[in-house]
Amino acid sequence: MASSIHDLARHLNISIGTVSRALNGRADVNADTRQRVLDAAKKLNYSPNQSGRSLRRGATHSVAFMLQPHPGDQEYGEPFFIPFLTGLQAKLAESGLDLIVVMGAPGDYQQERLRRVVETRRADAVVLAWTRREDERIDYLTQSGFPFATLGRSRSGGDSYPSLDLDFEKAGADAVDRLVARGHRRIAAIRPSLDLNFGYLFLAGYRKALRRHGIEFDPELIADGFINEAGGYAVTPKVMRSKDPPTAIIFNNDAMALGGCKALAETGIRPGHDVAVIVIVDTPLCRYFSPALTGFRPALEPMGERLAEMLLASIPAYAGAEGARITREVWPLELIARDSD
Amino acid sequence: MASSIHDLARHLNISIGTVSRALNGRADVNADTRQRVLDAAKKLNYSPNQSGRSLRRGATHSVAFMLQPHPGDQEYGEPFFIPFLTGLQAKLAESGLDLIVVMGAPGDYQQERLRRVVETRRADAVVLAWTRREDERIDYLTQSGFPFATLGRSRSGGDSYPSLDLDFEKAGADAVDRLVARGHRRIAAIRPSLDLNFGYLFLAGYRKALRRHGIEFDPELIADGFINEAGGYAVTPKVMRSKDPPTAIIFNNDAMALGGCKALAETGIRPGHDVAVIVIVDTPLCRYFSPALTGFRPALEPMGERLAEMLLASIPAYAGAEGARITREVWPLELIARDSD
DNA sequence: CCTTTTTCCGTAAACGTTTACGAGAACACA
DNA sequence: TGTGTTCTCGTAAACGTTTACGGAAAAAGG
Repeated sequence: MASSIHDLARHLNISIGTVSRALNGRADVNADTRQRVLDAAKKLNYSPNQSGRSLRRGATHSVAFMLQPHPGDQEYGEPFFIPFLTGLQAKLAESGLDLIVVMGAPGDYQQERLRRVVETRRADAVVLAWTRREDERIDYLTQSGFPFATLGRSRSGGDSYPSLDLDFEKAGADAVDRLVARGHRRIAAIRPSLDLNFGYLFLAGYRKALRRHGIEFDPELIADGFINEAGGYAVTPKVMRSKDPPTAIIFNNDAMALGGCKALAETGIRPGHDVAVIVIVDTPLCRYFSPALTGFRPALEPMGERLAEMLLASIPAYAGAEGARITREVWPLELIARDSD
Repeated sequence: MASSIHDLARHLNISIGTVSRALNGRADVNADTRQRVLDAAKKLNYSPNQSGRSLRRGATHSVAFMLQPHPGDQEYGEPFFIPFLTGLQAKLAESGLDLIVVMGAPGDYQQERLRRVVETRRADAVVLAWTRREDERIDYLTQSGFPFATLGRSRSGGDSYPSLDLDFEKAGADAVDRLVARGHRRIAAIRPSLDLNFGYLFLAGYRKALRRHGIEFDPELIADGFINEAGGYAVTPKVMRSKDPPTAIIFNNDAMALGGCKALAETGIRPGHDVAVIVIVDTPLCRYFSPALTGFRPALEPMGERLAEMLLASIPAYAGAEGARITREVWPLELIARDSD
């Protein structure tokens, strides 16, 4: 079915070596024969067998992104990553690299699957997301010397890998600042229940800002839940049951906010009127919700592009003349004021 | 770095052939040596090189899912697929197959990328989604004899491939029936602007039901937009500007409905009160929106599992004793009544 | 016309597997 | 002892590439 380099060679009556050189744009092949090879390749619909090429070159020319749904996320997944992946793939494609997304089962953090990708050399590098504060995946990768980059920070692995993150700490603080400026002093925070680093950073910023404003931290105003509508719905009533209920709530993401607002509405509390609402990771959903939710919007596609650049720059084989360099960036999160606070 | 089968052989002082046979569970190897090989493999942390294995076996043991954002979908993507992919990957894993997701740029329907996957033998089969009524990807695949299955139907390719789809036609009709029973006669329909087959099927059911109820079809009540919040927001005012405005709107999916409701609210029309709203493809978002949206909920994860089964059953190498069979299924879409109609 | 350089191409090895084939050893059976 | 069978294993080819090496032919230089 698929034509090989041998077919081409036979068809043109030249050796496979020459065909390969012509195809790969090497200098030591006559301009005329090169053209004939190229024509024949098009005519016979030839494209190189990926396995053969990878085997010989010792590289797969692809990058793997490890994707897994969260626990508690049986129904619908996280749309967050699609634009990120779009940017990532676009930039990788410029260097001739393919992006493959490796799926896992919900909730498993893919240590096993990651091993398989690395050990069977399915990809030349991997990109990790949902970084945890201490992340065994990162430990494994640094220790095995496999190239990788992360969307999100972690304390694991030191400075040995490129990472790109959003400034959740500042966003948490900014949200508090804004709410305090509008007269709130009882401010709740709803976080993901997992040990995800951005949940930690967000809370750190939140606490720091509270302290700055001389407001005492109240554990009753903090709640953790699944990162989806159901999580927000389940957990929001908890903070409202405080002896001194909050007048404002900061949600870690849009889906949790949606569920939380539903829970509020069901007890007759109007989000945006009776209780102010701010969302840390904003999506179009926030914009079209009623009331439109104030939030911090990340530039996901540019982030994908940038992380691709950073990853490539960290790999000697792809880094340019100035050699491999590891960079870590934290991007600002800009507040977009709407109607909910 | 990575140990090869040669390392194992050298370490054990036996031939690579024996090592391979031991690892692959062939009969003609002494139980004792097999155990020694297995132990050594674990100790040296051996796992077979994927490229070498694929090259020799002529199979990659992986299935590719082609994913691309829609045009107009710059910001956030379609969460629809995550649970589907979860089911797909789980079932494939049972047969030792990996699922890889191949990303494309927004809007391109991946004809080129699909070619690459097929021609470079990156996967043994592919799964397509967002099938169009006439789909050149399907033409290409059937013609090239490459194994594939589709989520969604198409008129292309005949009965040569397994497909799994939802009964959008019935859902469209059911939605109309329900609205007519509640006294509506001016019913609008908002569809995706692309030539996606489910948009067509939905409208076919809609028109059939209208006819059954003796209601004349009015093109002014039909509008097409991007499959996201912005699309619904942009396009809903159009149908409302009809001389005889609709008293009910059927949206093709949740994101469009969200945008549409926003547009309604901005002109003082309360969705669920002044205008009834039904969503064809329901998500948790519908459940947590206010008002909670009536809609039809698909069982995405089971669909993923089932399509994996169907795909494998259609490939001789994976089909069981009874041989390869091609099946096509259309699953019912069950209406879940909530507060919006 | 001879030497040197350049241009172009063929040969063959290598990447890491799997597997068809055959052969030696052990064993059974007569 | 001779023959056949069964276990086990080594040998080597093959999958489709890329590339180091060398050599023939052509061109350049004298």
